[in-house]
Amino acid sequence: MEKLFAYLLQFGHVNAQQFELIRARAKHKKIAKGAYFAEAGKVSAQIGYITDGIFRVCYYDKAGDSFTRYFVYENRFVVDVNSFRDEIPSAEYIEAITDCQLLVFSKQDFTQLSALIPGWDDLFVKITSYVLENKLKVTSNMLVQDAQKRYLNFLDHYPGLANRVPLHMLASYLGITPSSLSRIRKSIH
Amino acid sequence: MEKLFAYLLQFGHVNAQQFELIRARAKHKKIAKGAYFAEAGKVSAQIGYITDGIFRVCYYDKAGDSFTRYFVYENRFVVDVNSFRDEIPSAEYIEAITDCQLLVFSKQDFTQLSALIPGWDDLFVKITSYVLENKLKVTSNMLVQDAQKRYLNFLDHYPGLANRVPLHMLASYLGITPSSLSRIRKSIH
DNA sequence: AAGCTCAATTGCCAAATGGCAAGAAATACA
DNA sequence: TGTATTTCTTGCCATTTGGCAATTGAGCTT
Repeated sequence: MEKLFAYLLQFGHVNAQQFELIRARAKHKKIAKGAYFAEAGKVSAQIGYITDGIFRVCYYDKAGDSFTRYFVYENRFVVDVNSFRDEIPSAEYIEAITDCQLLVFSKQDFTQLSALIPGWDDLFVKITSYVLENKLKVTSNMLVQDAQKRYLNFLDHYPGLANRVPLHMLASYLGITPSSLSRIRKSIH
Repeated sequence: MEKLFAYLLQFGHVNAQQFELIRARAKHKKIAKGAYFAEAGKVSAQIGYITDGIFRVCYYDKAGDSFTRYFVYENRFVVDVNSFRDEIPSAEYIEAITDCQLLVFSKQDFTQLSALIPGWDDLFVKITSYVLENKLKVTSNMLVQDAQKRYLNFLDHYPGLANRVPLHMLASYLGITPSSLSRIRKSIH
């Protein structure tokens, strides 16, 4: 919970009294490895702050093969923004790739906090656009790099994460085949 | 101006009286081909709605080579969201790649509209997150496709645009070399 | 501990893409 | 209009990456 508060403070001001309003509404939730926090076609009713574990945001093609758009891990929010905000069906899956623990807020709790905490909405707008712009930047940078550079950048940008996610998921995130990633790893030692 | 109103109505409700408040603050602006609407290191003081022309959002590497992150064209907003909102230096360039015409709103005008029009901020949050999520989806899809598929998808998704932007800029957007794009075009006829 | 299942590695070869450079075409400019 | 400059095309070849399949390895279950 303290980590969540520290995270929020990076984006705006929240005082002690307001933290209590937040604390009172946060619910602990566990999601087992392989289960989903959100599913395509369903409305995301909760926003989560990850206290432990890793999720991936992914989608499936007609053949049933999955593609990883990105990973979300400890001390970050995880949510399908448009689905949660407008209560419309989500377009993607959010899958726990390890056992995960979250603090979750229901849509109702979130709306209450909007009403009770001036600047609450602004805070989330800031977080959302900052995070999205950043992801877009990272992804579009990847497009102009070869496979090895993408992997080295990933190691740099997300230290330790490469060893916590299955190779084939990381490969699909990087836009290469599992074989290629395996060879790249070998070539780096 | 009417197109701007129609665009806004896609994301929320705005009434006739409110349109007049918007109309009163919109300024016409022309930007010549090759000039910038925003530059890295400078605060973006305006948000623009493109009535004519094409921009590209791009960055430069140490060697001075430019890379196109994406194109923005008629009937869309163009802005560095984080720079405009928080009045911080922009991280990228927004370059006119044709002569362009815009309706622009200064930060001050925009803030006034926030105060005068209930839901104005919500409207822009919606537009921003919708557009960003979409761009992220398109870009991350590109990563797992080969060059030809990326180009065909581009033709599909942005009809006519391929003929209005220089080949080398489109190539850097697609993450391939100008030579490769030229060959792909040839192979398609 | 044995067997099952799925993930990861590796070899072989084909296909895709890049690098470089020369020539052609388009565009800008005087 | 002619010339200069930039962009685009193309050929040649090297490098990267993918496809497929066999093998190895790791994790689970019994």
